Amino acid sequence: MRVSAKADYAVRAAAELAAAGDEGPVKGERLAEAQDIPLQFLEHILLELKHHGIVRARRGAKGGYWLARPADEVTVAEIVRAVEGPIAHVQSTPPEDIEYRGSAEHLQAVWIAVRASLRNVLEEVTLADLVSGELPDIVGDLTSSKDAWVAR
Amino acid sequence: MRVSAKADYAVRAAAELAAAGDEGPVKGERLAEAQDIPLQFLEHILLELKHHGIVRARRGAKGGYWLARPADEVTVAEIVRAVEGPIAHVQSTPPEDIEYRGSAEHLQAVWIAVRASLRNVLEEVTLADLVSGELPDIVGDLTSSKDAWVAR
DNA sequence: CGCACACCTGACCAAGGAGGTCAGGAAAGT
DNA sequence: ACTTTCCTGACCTCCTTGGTCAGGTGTGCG
Repeated sequence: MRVSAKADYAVRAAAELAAAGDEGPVKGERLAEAQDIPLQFLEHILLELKHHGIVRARRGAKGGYWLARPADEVTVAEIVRAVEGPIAHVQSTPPEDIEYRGSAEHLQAVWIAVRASLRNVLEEVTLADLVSGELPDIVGDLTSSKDAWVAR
Repeated sequence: MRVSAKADYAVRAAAELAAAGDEGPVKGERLAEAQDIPLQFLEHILLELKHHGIVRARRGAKGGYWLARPADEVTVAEIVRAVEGPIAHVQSTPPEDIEYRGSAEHLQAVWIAVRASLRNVLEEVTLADLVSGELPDIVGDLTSSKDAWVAR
């Protein structure tokens, strides 16, 4: 139930690309500096994003990375899945495939609900939302309580 | 963003204890068989739950495990935290402690929302809910859509 | 008392993931 | 040609996951 450095890095780099808009390819080095991410590690991450069709790239002078689609069509969920794999798997298998016995029978519904609630957030937020700061209502609702901002 | 086998096992074993109610201590072996969990691994898990004050135990003949508190006062969130640590940490640090720069500034709110949405599910569901099958409304809402039950 | 029973605890282990680094290859521009 | 920048695979260390093993320790019973 944690977010890896890789996923965090990936979203931050993608946000930086979204902010760059159509000012042409952005170099990996600039992304790395802007978001304070180790360059070589970032290059691996960007490659994965490219393989998943989220990002495009060109080599050589004047080369760099850019978003394959408009920023308002790329969700955070997509990026997380690209680098971390499926969201909210249990024991590395999707919750709908697990058979629970006896008193734990209804646990499946709980894990399904967990996954759905994650999707409700991650699939609603786009890169355009992130850079503009105008986050979807659901994020506003969830973060408005003081309680949401304290550890437990 | 995944649920470990340990957390899954822990909740299942705890549900079994909740179902046993006050019929006296339940042996580890019975829990292991009922939920198909490797016994020695389960014992380590139960020990952790004991250290977190969720479960009590007695040794010897007539020994076994039981819940330290009524089943309707133990949440799934508590159990998950006991065996997996804090929920929804990013890079092993709580989201409220991370400082995001530049275009990623609003990412913090997203991770906070992620954590809050997880809490909304996991802190609402108690062991009593789990064994009775009468899950809180939020779980019903989240699982009612066909969409929630398919992979993506 | 003595003994069986069941939990308690730490050590260990293999495989894989996390979070990188390193070295070189291959396209693109000038 | 030559530089630039991405592309790729190999490698590395440390930690976690998902267990197993061996023995220690408290409990109740005959």
